[in-house]
Amino acid sequence: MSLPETPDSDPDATPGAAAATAHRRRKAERPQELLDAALALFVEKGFAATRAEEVARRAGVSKGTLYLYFASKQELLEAVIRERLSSRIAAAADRVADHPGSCAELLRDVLTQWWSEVLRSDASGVFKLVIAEVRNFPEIAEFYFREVVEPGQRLLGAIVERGIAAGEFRDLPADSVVHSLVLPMVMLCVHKHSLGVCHPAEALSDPQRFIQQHMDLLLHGLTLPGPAPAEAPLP
Amino acid sequence: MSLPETPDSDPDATPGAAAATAHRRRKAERPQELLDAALALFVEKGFAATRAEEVARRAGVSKGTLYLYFASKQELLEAVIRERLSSRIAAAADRVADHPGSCAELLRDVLTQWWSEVLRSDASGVFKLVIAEVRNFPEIAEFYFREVVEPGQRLLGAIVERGIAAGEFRDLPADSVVHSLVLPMVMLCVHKHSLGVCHPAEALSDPQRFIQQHMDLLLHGLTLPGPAPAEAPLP
Amino acid sequence: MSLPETPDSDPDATPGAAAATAHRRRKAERPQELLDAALALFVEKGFAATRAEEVARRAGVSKGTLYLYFASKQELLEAVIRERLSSRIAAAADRVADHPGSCAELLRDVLTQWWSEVLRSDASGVFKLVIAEVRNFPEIAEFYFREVVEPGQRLLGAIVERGIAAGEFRDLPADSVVHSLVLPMVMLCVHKHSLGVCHPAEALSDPQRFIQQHMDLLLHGLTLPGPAPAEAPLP
Amino acid sequence: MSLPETPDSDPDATPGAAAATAHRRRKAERPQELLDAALALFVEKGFAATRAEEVARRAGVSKGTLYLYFASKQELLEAVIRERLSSRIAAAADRVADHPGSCAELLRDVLTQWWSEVLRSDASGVFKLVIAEVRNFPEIAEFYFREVVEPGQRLLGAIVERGIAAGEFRDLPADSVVHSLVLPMVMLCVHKHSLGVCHPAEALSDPQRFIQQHMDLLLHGLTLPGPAPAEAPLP
DNA sequence: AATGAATGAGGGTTCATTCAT
DNA sequence: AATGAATGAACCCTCATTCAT
Repeated sequence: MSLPETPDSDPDATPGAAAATAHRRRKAERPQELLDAALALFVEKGFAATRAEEVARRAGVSKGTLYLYFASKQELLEAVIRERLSSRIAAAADRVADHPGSCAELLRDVLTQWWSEVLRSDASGVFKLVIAEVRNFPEIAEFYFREVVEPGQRLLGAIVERGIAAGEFRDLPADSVVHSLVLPMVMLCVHKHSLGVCHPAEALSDPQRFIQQHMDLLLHGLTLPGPAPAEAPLP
Repeated sequence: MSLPETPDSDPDATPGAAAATAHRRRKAERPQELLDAALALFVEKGFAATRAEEVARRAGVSKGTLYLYFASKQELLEAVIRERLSSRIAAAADRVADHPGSCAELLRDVLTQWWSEVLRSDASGVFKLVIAEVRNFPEIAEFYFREVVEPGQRLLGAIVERGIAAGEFRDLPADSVVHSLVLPMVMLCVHKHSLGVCHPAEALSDPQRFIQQHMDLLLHGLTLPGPAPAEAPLP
Repeated sequence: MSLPETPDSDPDATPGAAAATAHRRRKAERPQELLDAALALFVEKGFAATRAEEVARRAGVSKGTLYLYFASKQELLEAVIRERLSSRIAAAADRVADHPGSCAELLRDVLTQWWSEVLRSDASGVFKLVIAEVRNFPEIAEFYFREVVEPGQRLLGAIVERGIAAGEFRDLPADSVVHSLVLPMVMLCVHKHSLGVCHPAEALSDPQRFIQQHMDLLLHGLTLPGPAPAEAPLP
Repeated sequence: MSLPETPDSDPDATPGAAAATAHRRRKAERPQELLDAALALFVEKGFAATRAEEVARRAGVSKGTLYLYFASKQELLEAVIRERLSSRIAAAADRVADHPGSCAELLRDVLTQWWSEVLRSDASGVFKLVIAEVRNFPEIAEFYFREVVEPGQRLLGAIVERGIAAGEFRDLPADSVVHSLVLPMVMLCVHKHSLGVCHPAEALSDPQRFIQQHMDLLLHGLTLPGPAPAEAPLP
């Protein structure tokens, strides 16, 4: 439930005091600070329109320092994407493993919680970033597919198929169902970093509410009407 | 329809003036050719990463000519977006006006046909473009909202609400329902121009099938189970 | 006999007058003007220490213009070396072909005249340039060998061997003789563009005189004392 | 006769504090190691194209340490050149002082041995370095002239003039003769560090042989044919 | 109207030098 | 004395835009 987000980095950390190992400690934190800055700017302005010096300045260092940690702007982009997506899929898998309820509940919980977390965190921007930049940097595509799309697809597809096999869900193509479930979530993330910034007054302004409604609608469409209504199991 | 021409300086003008006409027609089509070229390249590489000269070359003219028609690269971007989105919304509204069937059928037909057309056409790329560039060019946001988001929302929301009022649909918040219906369609368009190019072997490789499945799932979730099942009306 | 040197380019050619085809004519001359500027600066300061903008400014154009004609600074270097060495070897070969006198006279004339021309012209700087830069740009080595070293060696070696066969010269290894003849000439060129600039008062300050003395000394060491003294044939 | 190469290893054997001694010895040798590294790299790549950090790394120290011993990269260059040229001229003068034979023999021995040593040692690279960098660092010129060119010229010029006065040599301008003798030797050194690295298969690949042939040719050209053949004195 | 040569500000990257540790 | 993280000026190269033809 707790988001392991990077705490806000302070650009002017302890100038005079506690200077003993400050030198080393800074070095250890620099890459993450640069990645955070880069993510924010790449998501906001796009990769090409972001100047390397801006990234450095936002991370509180000078232009040259950026290049001590990343060989080029492009490598920084790749690192940014890699860093933000790797850990989260595993977290979702864990949640699925030890879940008690029905398939519908499992689906609802996983999607609601996992996506809520992503949406709250900076990682949500990665979707916009990948969408905008894959065609210019095809190496990103392969990584994103291997690390994000396929595991996610597999995880959710398995739940759907289990529900079908158990007679809980209607017999529908699992891959399409997963897309119907997930694509609006991705759009929510994308929206948060594009139109959502410019036009906050809108139906997507309360994403948590939409997630709930979306799950209700989809699970209602997915479950068999008969014996075991997923959202109100008999006592 | 004809553009005001400067007097023909061609000394050996043919009597029928077929060449002159071809020339004049070229001139009239220039802006559209430039817009087409710009759309393709902006969608592919992003606005900042596309060089003005590339656009010109793809349109078959020289760099300087581009600036005869558009004052700057940014104005070209704005024209591109405006041009591709204006007409399509009206077409959808027309279809809704004289539709015979139930609300579910109406919804299915409108969504299936309208989005299929968009997905097939170049206009699908505009979604990726808007997503990637709104934050850099906020004027785009307002236009896009006024011309695309709001009309679309109003149109579909009205159908949903009519269905609810008619007892055909469950009583759900219309705005969320519309989003559940539409956001995956938008993602389909985005996908076509980003990941879909890099990784064609995938579940979204047959978008028409997905659209069908998505509509089935959503309409099943939307309709009341009782008297009038939308997808199989009693004779 | 006449040096086909590039005339001094005027950086501000005819601003108002004769503007008809000035545009095109400039374009045709630009590459040569840039090559001249680049040669002068590369020879003076070395390749790495010369800024591309300096080259452009010396050629009377802006930084960007340089890159309209040469893809990179390195390509400019390669073009500079190629351009200055190709034609001169052929000129020497011509002179050898239709020479009337003895081998000693032939040798003296070829070396004296050819090297005097090179020494007077800007091309002399190429030797310093090649010496300083081959190890950084190995492609230069192959070109220089194929186009300069080997043809020169072959040309002069053939004369020496002819002289030996005719009983005019002592029987010495021709390659070493050629080096004894030629290496001081190369050094003369190098000197002109390195130490010679800093310390003009010196024994090499009159290179023509040195060339004469060098030829006399070497030909005296080369010729057989007996029947036909090359530099003073009997009546 | 003895090569004043990198100085000796250790005069001080100490009881007990071996590590401290090693450390101290390292410290004493640091400047020389840095000079060696700098010479090698400056000769190979040129001054401007050599990074200070490369020099440090090749000497086995860190970037900062270099600046403990040399105030700037340029001062390092000057030290490199100074250090390699000072001692050798004196060695040649010694050899001349106590030489028994004729002037021709003296000339041959001095040139052959001195230049062979230089050519074998790292010092040979200094010629290339001076040639390439004097114009950027004019202070080098004065030093090089005072310490290398003039002493060498004086030394050899004196021998030649002595030979002329003794009736052993023809009456030629001594400065030109010295140049004819010496310039090819300089070129040999230069060649070793420029083209010779790229194209080893060549007539200069056996420099010792060339030196012999060059001396034979030049001394033959220099000596009077008559009473006292220099290279085969009668018993 | 169309061209394309020319410009020069701008951005990615390098590297000599400094300084806190 | 030694390190190596950090800096920022400098340089190569690009590209939106202009303008003479």
